[in-house]
Amino acid sequence: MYIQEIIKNSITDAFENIFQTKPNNIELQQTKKEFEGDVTLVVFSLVKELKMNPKEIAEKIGDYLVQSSSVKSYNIVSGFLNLSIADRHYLDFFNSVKDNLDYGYINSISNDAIMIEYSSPNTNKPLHLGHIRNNLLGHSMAEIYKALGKKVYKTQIINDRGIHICKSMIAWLDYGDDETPLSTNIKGDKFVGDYYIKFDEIYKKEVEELIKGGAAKDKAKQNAPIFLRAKEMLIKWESGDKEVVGLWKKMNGWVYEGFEETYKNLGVDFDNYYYESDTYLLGKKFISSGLKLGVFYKKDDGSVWCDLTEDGLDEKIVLRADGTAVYMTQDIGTAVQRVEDYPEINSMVYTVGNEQDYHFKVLFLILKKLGFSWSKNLFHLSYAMVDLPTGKMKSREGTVVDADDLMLEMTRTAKEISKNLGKLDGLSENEKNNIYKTVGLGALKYYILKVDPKKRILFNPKESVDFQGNTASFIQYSYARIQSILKGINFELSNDKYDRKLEDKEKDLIKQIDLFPSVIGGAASSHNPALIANYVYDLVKIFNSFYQSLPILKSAFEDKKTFRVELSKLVGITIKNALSLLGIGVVDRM
RNA sequence: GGUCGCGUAGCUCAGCUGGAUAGAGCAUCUGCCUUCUAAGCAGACGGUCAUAGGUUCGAAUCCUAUCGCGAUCACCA
Repeated sequence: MYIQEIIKNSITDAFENIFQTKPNNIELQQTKKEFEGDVTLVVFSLVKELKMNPKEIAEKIGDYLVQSSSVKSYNIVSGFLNLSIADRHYLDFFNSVKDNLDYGYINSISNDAIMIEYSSPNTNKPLHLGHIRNNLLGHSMAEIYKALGKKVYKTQIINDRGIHICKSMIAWLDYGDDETPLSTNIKGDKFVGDYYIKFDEIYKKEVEELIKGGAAKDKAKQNAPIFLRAKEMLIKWESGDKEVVGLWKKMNGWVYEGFEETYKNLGVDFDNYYYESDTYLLGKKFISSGLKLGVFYKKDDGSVWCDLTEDGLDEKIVLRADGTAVYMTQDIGTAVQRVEDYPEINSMVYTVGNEQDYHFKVLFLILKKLGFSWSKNLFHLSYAMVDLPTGKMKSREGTVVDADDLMLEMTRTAKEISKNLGKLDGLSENEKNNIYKTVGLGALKYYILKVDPKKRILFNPKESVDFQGNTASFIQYSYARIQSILKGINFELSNDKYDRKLEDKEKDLIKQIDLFPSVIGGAASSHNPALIANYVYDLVKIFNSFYQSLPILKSAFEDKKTFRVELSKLVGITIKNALSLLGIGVVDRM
C-alpha cells in the first residue's frame, strides 16, 4: 500500500498541474503480467470529466510523471497507463520494514474497543465441526482487529439453562450410578452429552409405548413420563430448588471442563463469559422504556410487540403475555449489559450461524430504535453451515463430526505424512508432536477459514483435509524453509540500507509484501478472514517461484545475495504474522 | 408462498469499491532432486462466470426477471 500510495499522490499532483482540477477518483491496479510496468492507471474513468480521449490524457500524465523521480517509464495500452516505478520506492519500503517483526500490525492502541462473541454453545453436547467454523471465524476476527490496534474483548454467551440440560440431569440421576467424568475417564462434555443421548433413547421408547397404548403421537410426545420429569425439574430450577441447582452446577461444571480442553486444543480463548442463567431475565426493563418511546406497543393479551413493517420486516414479539422474556428480550438486555460492563466498547460482532440472520437484523434495528449510539456498529458475522456429503450433520443419526475427534485425526494424519517424508529425524518426541499438532490443526483451520463465511462448506471426512496446494501446510513449509536458510547463514545481517537494481521476481515479492496491511484492513471491514488466507497463499506462491529460480545461499557474502536473504526473512515475518491472524502457528522445521 | 444468502474449470475455491486474454489447487498428462527442505518448481489440458434481459466506453462484479440449492418465516433458543 505504501508504494501505491506514493504513486497515487504523484498522479494527483500531476493531474492538478496539468488539468488544474482535482481528479474525482484515481483508479490504480497492479499491472497485469503480460504488460510492462508495475502500476496501472485506468484512464477511462477520467475521460468524461476531462472531455479528452484516453490516449491524450494518458500521454500527458505519463510525460509529467516521467519527469519526477518515482516513475522510470510508461506505456499506454488502450486506455491503460502502465507505469514502471523506480526501484528506489521498493527499496525505501523494504528498508523501512525489513527488521520489523510486527510488520503489518498497528501497534498504537485506540481508545474504543470491540467485543466479539463467538462459540456460544449449549451445555448438553460436545462441540462439533460447526462450532469449529464458528470458533475459528470469531477468534480470527479478534486477532485481525487486534492487529489494527483495537482493544478486543472476546466473549461468548453460554446456553446453560433450559430443558436440554435438565434432560441430561434426569438421565444421569436415573442411570448415572454416581459416575463422574473422573471416575469413567470420559471428557466432561462428552460425559454429559452421553446422558443427553440416553435421555432421548428412553424418551423415544416411552413415546412408542404410549402410542401402542393408543395415545396420539402429539400427546405421547408431551406426556412421556421422563419428559414430564424434565419439565418439572426445569420449574424447580427456576424456583431455585437447592438440590436441582446443585446438580445443575455440578453437571455444567463438567461440561465447562470439557469445553476448555477443546478450546485449548483449538487455540481459542475468551476474555469473559456470559451465561444465560444470568442474562435470561435481562432486558425487561427496556420493554417499558421502549413502550414509552413508542418503539413497542402492547396487545390486548398483555404481550408486547415491535412493529417493524415500515422497515420491511414483520412484527416481532419482545415480551410474552405472561410477562416472561423471549430470546429477543434477552439479547437486548445482554447487549446493553455488555456496554455497561465495558464502557469503552463502541462496536460488537456476533459470530452466529446464518439461520439467525433475521433475528439479528431485528435485534439491531430494535436497539437502534431504542436509541443506543453504539447500535450502528453492530455486526452479525453470519456463516453458512458445514455440510457433509451425506447431508446435514445430525446428532441423532450419529453423523456429527466431533471437534475433538477431528482435531486428533488431523494431527494423526500430519504425523503419518511427516513420518513418510522423514524430515524430522533427530528431533525429540516432544518436538515432533508439537510439529504434528501445529501442522495438522493448521491444515484444518486453513481449510475452513479460506472460504468465504457466507458460503457453505462441504466437508468430506473421508478425504479429510488437504496437505497440498492451497493449504496451511504449503505455507508453513515455505516458512520452515526460510528458517533453515536463516539458520544456515554464519554472518551478521548488515544494518545497511539497500540500494540496488531489482530483478522482477524481487520486485514482485516486495509488491506483495507491501499489500499486507491493506489486506488486514480489508479483512476487518468485510469481516472475512479468507482474504488473509488467500493473500498469504499468493505471497508464498510468489516466494517459492523466487526461491527456486534465484538460489540464495550460494555466495551469500555478496551484497546481492544478502539482500535476498533479508528479503526471505521479511517474507517469513509476513507469513508468520498473517498466519497468526488466522490462529495458525508456524514451525521451524517440517 | 414472503424474505435473506449462494450458483465461476470434472472437483475444492480466489476474483477488493465495474477495467485489459476470468485465476489457483486437486485430478489427468510432460519435464525438474550429486548443491540451500520435491509437503516444492516449470509447463500442458480444462470456462456459455446458472439462464435471459438491462445500465455503459467496458459487467463474473451493478439492476430486473427466471431456474437451481440453502436458510428463515414460533409467545424455541
